[in-house]
Amino acid sequence: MKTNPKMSSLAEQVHSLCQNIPKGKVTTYKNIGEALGVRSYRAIGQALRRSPGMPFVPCHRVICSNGSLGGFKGKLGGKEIGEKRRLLEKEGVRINESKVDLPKYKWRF
DNA sequence: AACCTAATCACTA
DNA sequence: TAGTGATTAGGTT
Repeated sequence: MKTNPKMSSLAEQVHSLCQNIPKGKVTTYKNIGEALGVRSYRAIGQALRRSPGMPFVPCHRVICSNGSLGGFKGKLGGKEIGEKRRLLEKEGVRINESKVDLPKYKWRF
């Protein structure tokens, strides 16, 4: 049988991967989706938004696949997004006008 | 190049 | 059961 990578809720996998992302690197919803074998990029965001209930999930390391920050804390392009940009810059990620150097910081599994 | 639409999957109430 | 949602890709203008 095909080992269905569905051991736990998708959220659990996403959280695990998020914590697996090294500091100074970012990942995209698509990347996570492919890593988990799912094509619902939206479900990934929902998993982060519905985090287990603890800010222990660096959801700020997950961005859109086009380099945009996507969203943060459940808001798209809001004020929280500014914090996200700040956090990434602090981690060492160079951001260019609300865009991240994906080819340089995109995290590869 | 930029913008818009449609399709997709998972989770919650 | 039905609806929403941190998206993505492609086509058109």
